[in-house]
Amino acid sequence: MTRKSHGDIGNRSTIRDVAARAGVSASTVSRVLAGDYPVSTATRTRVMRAVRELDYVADARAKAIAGVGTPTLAFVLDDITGPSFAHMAHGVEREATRLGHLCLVCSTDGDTEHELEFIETMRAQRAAAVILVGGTADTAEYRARMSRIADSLASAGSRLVLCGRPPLDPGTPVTVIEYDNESGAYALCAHLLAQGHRRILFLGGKPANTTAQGRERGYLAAHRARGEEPDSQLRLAGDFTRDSGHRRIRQALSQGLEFTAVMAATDMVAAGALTALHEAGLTVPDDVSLVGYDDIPFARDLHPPLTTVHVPYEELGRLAVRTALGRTPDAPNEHLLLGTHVVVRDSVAAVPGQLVPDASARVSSQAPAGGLT
Amino acid sequence: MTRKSHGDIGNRSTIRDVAARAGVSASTVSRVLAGDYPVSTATRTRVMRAVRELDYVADARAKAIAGVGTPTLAFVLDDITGPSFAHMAHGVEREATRLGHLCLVCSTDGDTEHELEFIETMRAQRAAAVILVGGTADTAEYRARMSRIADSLASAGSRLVLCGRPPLDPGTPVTVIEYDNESGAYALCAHLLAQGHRRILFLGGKPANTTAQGRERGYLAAHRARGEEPDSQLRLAGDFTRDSGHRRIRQALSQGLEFTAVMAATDMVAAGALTALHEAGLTVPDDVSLVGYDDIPFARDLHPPLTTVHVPYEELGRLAVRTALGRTPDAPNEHLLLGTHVVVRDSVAAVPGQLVPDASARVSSQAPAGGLT
DNA sequence: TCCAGTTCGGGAACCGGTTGCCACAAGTGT
DNA sequence: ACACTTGTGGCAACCGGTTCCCGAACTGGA
Repeated sequence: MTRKSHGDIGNRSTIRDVAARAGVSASTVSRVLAGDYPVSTATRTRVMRAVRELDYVADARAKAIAGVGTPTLAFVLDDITGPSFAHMAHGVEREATRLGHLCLVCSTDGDTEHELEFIETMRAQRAAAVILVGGTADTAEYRARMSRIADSLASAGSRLVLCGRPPLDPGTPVTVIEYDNESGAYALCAHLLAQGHRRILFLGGKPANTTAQGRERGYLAAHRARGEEPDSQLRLAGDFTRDSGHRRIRQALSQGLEFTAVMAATDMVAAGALTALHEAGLTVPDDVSLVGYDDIPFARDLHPPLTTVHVPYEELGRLAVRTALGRTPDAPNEHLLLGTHVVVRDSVAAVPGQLVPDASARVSSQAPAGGLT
Repeated sequence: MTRKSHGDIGNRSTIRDVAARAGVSASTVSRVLAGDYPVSTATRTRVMRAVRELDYVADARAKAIAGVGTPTLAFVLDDITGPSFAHMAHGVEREATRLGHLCLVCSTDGDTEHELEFIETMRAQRAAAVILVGGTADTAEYRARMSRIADSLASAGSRLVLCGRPPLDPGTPVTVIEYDNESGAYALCAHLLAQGHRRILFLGGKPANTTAQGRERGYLAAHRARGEEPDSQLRLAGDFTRDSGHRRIRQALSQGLEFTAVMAATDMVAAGALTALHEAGLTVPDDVSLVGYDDIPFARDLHPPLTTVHVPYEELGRLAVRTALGRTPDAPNEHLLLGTHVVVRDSVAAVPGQLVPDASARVSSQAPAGGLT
């Protein structure tokens, strides 16, 4: 069965096919398509017709190898399913295409091996920049590995961008864009403390995860700023998923752990926690207060609407590609720190039966002393 | 200026650089790296050392052009920010890398022009398959355009996959994977009707969007199966966002529109609607019942947990790449239809002050007569 | 010692484009 | 009629790899 009068199936046409059909040389076809070189109208017409008839599109890889391709940019995240990073992916993607770049997205599911592999692939693809987002275990091995990657990317004319990850040793060719986990958590926890809460359950992330660590540091610092030390039993590690939040609250409740407020490291975690609280017959915020982190769109649809910390993820994504792509080769390494702010909704109340010490507590995102640079 | 001194920034090394450093020819380096050809141990060692010292990685584009590259696969969606498609992206991504493919993700923000442009780019990249997901306006022009794309993709040995989009004319080389919008909506709406609801507000999508249309058809069919015709004022068009759901409910309420249940075309819309209902002092499900569609993870954290239709998005994504990549060139066109099912939670109650006609109403995902093929 | 068989490695063509350089034709001024 | 532009398009080198083909060196057996 003939599929189509011209062109066997699976046989893409090359520039030489077009040239032959138009009765010119490949150079001429290339020049017509590029549009920069003087070509007579008659020739141009013939070439264009051949292009149309063959449905020809120049091979992007071949162009790239010849040095005239569309530059590419890679974006690596843990899990594209999480709303916050999805927003960031969106920002990255939009800005990349605005700047005429192709954008490759890869989610690693938290698998370091996979991450490494993908970065190597991107280096092979000669990506203009590789953007890594999300916390990781900040081990010595991690730093060594990242430094190596940064170096080899740089020596290939590319650029490593770390988003929401700890910076590497100064001098390493890397762009770092952080959002302030510690200050946000500090402000949020201070808000809780100002409402009289003293036993605040902290639903953290994986112990080694830097994002989780930053938020936990804020939680701790806010307590210590008031001269208090939180019960270490109140800090529960886990995943950044709703199920994890749900599970941890159920366990805490069944173990008889006492707390008047819950501070979840993530809105997703908070969502699961909220449901577990409800299921236990507790009402928020009357019985227990609850706060999250990230300010995903959904946060305001929880019942009650969730008090949380707003992180400008989409802007973060845009910024990442802008600074990575817009830099001059010998510019100093950028290190940006984006501010966050608490958005107060209805999931926090004063602890029952206790006077609120400071009813007009200021809510801000000031870093505690010794904050990040 | 000399071309390179192996340490200059921005000068990636080529296979010839490695060859020179190892004192062999480029062919040998290629063979060592490929690992398929017999090479003496001494030579291999020297080559590997040179590779390491130069931190060399073969250019993937050059390999691709020579016919030994990593195949690529493209995934195009409306908005990566929406939870359901994000899950699908996840499925696509996982399956693609499992099958050794690179995966390009692009979100078009609903811009047809952008979509077209991206598909063309993918054709230039010689992507093995292009997966389009999400509803669109099903116009004659759309079909013509898609058919053309399908043809030119096919003639280049690639494959167009439509996910959750209407099929094209038979004979067009395209793989279609649909999930059953109509049946799901039918079952969901039947569930509502069985609870005695007669005025069900339908929060749809953009009028031309096929996903929205499918769900609306289910809504209509369920009514008609009981010999009823829903008030057309109860069908409100809009976006698939929480804000749109919120806005529409607020307006409906302020206009004094009467309804005992809300059927949102999307869980996101339902979330916004729920909040608007709450804000108006209405409680769900006592005052008004509410259902969504998609079963995003968040749905069970709404208050009350949302009754909705489960769509296996991640599975859908995996399936899409599996069938697209696993097909033999001359196989007939696949057209899969994935089933959905209602998941009953607590957001639906019998209409107040009315006897429930059929308390043991079966909840299933049977298609209405004349359903999809 | 000579020859066949292996093992190993280089030269060159090729993948599908781009582009510098040059040749040829037509047009122009004197 | 001649030299000089100017417009046009082809040849060939190049981008960075892979691989076919062939020859050199080394091996072992007779």
